[in-house]
Amino acid sequence: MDIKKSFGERVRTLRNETGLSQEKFALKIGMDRTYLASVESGKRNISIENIYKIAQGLEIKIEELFEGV
Amino acid sequence: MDIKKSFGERVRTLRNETGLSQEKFALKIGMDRTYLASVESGKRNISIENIYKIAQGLEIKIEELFEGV
DNA sequence: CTTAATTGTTACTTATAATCCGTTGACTTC
DNA sequence: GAAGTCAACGGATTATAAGTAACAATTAAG
Repeated sequence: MDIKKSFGERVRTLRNETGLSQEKFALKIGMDRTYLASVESGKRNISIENIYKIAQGLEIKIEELFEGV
Repeated sequence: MDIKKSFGERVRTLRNETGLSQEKFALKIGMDRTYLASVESGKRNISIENIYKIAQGLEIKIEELFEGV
């Protein structure tokens, strides 16, 4: 399984649990909505700082963000 | 604490546990020695694919690589 | 001391991450 | 069927990560 795809799916799952749309969540963490969308669809080689941003937005540790990934 | 610094320190700790030098380890995972050095010293905003490479080299899950980070 | 191995740092090019503009289609609600 | 929400996608631009080379500094061993 591809790491980018796997990570994207994990982000999507966790974001959906928050009840926020891509746009709302992206806004919350100061990220572009189209960029977040492409991360979720596994197309982006995201950097550690943006991974961290997402974890913060989800209010979890990076460690947890990678659970099952 | 800065995420890049924190991550770099974690990598260094785990690599030292393997007993490999930066050069040997970098070679093992197909990465440049100086690049790995700068990652360990917290100067690089490393991407998920390179994070994955490092985890593979350490023979652990990314999840574990971020323990305590 | 000398030598060798390991690590640190700077500087640079090129590859691509990240941002920003928009459009489209699916679905829902009024 | 008009209006709104949401997600997938494209193109163009800017910012920056990836990768490499050269050399300095540090540590270890004889």
